[in-house]
Amino acid sequence: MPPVDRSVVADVALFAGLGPAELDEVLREARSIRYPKDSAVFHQGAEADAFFVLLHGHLRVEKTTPQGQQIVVRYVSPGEIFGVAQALALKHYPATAVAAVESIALCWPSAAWPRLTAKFPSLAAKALQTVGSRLQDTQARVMELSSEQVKQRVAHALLRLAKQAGRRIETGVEIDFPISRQDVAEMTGTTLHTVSRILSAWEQQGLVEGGRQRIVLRDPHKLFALAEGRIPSARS
Amino acid sequence: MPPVDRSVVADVALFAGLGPAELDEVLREARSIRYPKDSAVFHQGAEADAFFVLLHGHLRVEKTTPQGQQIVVRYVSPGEIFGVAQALALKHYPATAVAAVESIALCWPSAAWPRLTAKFPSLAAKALQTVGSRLQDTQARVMELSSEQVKQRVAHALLRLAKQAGRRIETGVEIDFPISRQDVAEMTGTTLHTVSRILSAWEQQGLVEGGRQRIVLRDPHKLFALAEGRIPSARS
DNA sequence: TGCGCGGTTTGCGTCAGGACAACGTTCCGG
DNA sequence: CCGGAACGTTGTCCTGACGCAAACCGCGCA
Repeated sequence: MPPVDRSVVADVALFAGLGPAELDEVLREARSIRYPKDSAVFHQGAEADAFFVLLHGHLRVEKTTPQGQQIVVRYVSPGEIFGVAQALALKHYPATAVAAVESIALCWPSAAWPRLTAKFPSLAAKALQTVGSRLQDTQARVMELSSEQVKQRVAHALLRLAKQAGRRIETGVEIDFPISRQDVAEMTGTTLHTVSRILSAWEQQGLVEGGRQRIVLRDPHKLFALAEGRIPSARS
Repeated sequence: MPPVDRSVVADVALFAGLGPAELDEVLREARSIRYPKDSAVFHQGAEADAFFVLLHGHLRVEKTTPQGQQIVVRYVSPGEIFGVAQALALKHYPATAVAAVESIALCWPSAAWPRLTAKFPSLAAKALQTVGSRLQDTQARVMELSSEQVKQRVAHALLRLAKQAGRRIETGVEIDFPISRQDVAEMTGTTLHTVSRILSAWEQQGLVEGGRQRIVLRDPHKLFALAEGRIPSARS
């Protein structure tokens, strides 16, 4: 009675090196859980009693500053491992994960981590790579925040979103989950007002196409040029 | 003929779980190298052919943006492992490490990493924790850059420096290596002009004490209050 | 059908902090 | 001992982006 079938994790990079029997063994300890839109998978500060792999949907990971400011740390896409706090020797989750759309995740108790990594060292190596690439992303973001104008940062954010959760449609690339201007603002360290202004301007130029919690990139190439700082910030 | 003696790594957390014989085995593959002030340990973009543990001194890790802007990513203190690019599946170093003062580091060829982690799993676990805490730090910095004023960011930066490389002297806590206003600017995402102004103001209030490539915190407690955003940014 | 709420747009005033520039100071090498 | 370079200070100006506030829009719901 394996509660989780192998087929659902066929494309999860974390398990790439494992054979069918090993995979079953790992999955035997997991539970599959469904998270309705806007429900939290875990909360910042809560005890880190589990880690997860996202099967379906999209999560928004956010942190709140001591002063109450919210920041969107990143979005989680299917196939990713997340909530690995205890592997980093953290007792509590450092951030909150919220389902941006109805989502499904596999869930292991934290206690399983030491046992699984001991038995399957490739898991530890893969986790190290995942955390490493997350560190790369975060450092890239520090560099953006330190050296770029708001417009460039917004452009970068949109491109990144499109890359990891873009869906091709006739008129361009659509972000595959509901995302508000507020969310974009929290990703780029600015205010929703400024984001709204920028997107309105771009919409008039035909660069993007907006809507309620919806963003479509009509001209990613030009957007990229903007992000790179070429195009001196389209006057008037 | 072990080129490196056990005693020099007595306080390196990475090797905490290893016995004397195991330690010798690990150290047998290492070389100890001396880096004069201002020399580079490795360069951003260079092939990641080695990883390191700092024994003595301080390193400045910096990244250069495509547009040529430099950012100080962090400072490395004795006992830390660094340059673990290949463990994160990176072919090239993502940043440059420069000796802020004359420094000494242990150096292993990258090829040794898979072998050592296979034999001593605690190394992989420790590395995961190290990278994890680095990720925490970087995300904290993103939050600062996103939500705080320049003054608060500078205060935070000074406190962090003092914490990891502070030396108690009569008048307060001194940063233990030469650091210019430019460096502080590159840590906080601002310009050396602004940093200079801020530090001058603080010096007049007796909060800090400056000098050429030198910073002393005279009142860390008040500085902390400033960093937290209490004290509404000392008018006039 | 009308109401209300969450999300969005936009105008306007303000100001923190960046750009530019000139000058002072300390340190080092010849 | 002198000259220059690197580092730091300070003044002035200017603008990008934030704060506030008001209006708007579309969607879901009663």
